[in-house]
Amino acid sequence: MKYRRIPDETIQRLPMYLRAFSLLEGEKELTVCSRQLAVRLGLNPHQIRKDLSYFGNFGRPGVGYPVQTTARRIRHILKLDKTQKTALVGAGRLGTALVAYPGFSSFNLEIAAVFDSDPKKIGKKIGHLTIESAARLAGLKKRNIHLAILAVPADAAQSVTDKLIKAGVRGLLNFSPGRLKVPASVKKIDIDLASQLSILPYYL
Amino acid sequence: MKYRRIPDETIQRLPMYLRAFSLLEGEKELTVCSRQLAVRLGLNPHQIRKDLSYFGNFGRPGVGYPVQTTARRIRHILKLDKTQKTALVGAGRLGTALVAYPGFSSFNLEIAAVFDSDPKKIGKKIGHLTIESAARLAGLKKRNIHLAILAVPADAAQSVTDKLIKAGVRGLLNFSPGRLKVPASVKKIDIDLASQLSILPYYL
DNA sequence: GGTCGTTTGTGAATGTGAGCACAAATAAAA
DNA sequence: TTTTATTTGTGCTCACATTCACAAACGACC
Repeated sequence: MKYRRIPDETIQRLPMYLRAFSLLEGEKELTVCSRQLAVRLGLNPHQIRKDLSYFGNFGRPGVGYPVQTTARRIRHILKLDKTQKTALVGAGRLGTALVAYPGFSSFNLEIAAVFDSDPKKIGKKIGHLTIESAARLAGLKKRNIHLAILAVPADAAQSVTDKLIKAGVRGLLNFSPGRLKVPASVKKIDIDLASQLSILPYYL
Repeated sequence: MKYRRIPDETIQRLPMYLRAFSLLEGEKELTVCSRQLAVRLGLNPHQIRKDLSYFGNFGRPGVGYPVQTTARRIRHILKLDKTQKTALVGAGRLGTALVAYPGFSSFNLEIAAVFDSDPKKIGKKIGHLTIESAARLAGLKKRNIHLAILAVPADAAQSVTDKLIKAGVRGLLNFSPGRLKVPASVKKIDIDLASQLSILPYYL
């Protein structure tokens, strides 16, 4: 395989593939072919093959993809073969829900710290985590935390983001609406709940 | 303007445009040109003009876009000129957070009913809403609710979806992971929180 | 060992959205 | 009224993702 630029769209599909392969691992399947996988995921088999081929030769012609090996390789590509610690900023209702969200652990994702600026919340517990002061954000690098989830009100979003980036955070999952300025070296993913919901009526 | 197919990407940007125009309305601005707007939103001015032009001639050359009129027209396109009622299914932590989410109201979106299958939760209150039994989903059509947010565990997602569609729901915001089968007449938007977060480590 | 059916990997074709350049339209100034 | 400075709307081009088609690889069976 020669080098080709890997489309962002491919990266975005990898978690879906990983989930499917993990499931098949649990079902003790040894191999799976792109056609079966395509049916499971509601995709085109060609797309699956092309996506996986970006990362080298995963499968064997006439057989398919080895379930365990492929799962491991995708985990490695996404750097999910070791637990990834994440900081959560904003201990409001959404933040609290995210701490308890059961879906992260199967991807080896862990919310390892919670911050808030409200003095009344600091020291209180969410699950097994203690809410820390926003002043302590600067210590993230030492704690080996490079990812953060932003669940603060819109007006605080930019200033918190600046602090996070100064603290060495390089990946950001942003729930606040509006534009957030980050340097090109930081990967930012936006989830604007209100915008998403407001698209639906259009199709009515 | 002759007919052109409107890209989904354009529709997805409309809420962003609407938010900006609403803000400008509040600032008592009378007009805004695509260049200013582009700076605000971090986009290309060409893109904004092209997006808006799909829906007819919004602006005036040499002047720009009339703030109030354009805001109104985008609201009308997205059918947000009247309040859109939404049903929430799943009164867990995520569901509870969504009921309290302050971002919906500015788009005229309202969570008007909450459902759960857990008998212990039924009858309890979330905000000013009373949690209803899932058996009452069938009554959604009579209540003029055509949109739903799905915040239930993965294993319940498909069966709840089927009930919702039978009850006349035609737009779905789905927070459960994995594949959800819906007929082509139903618009579905997926928000897979774990998948989104698991993309970030790749870029580290 | 040869043949046949299956499945992968990939170059090529197709489809689609983003970016661009420019003509047409407008307002303000001369 | 004419000129100048803006700004929109849009055909065109480019870039990129998806889809296709086919050669090469593989296992199974004879």
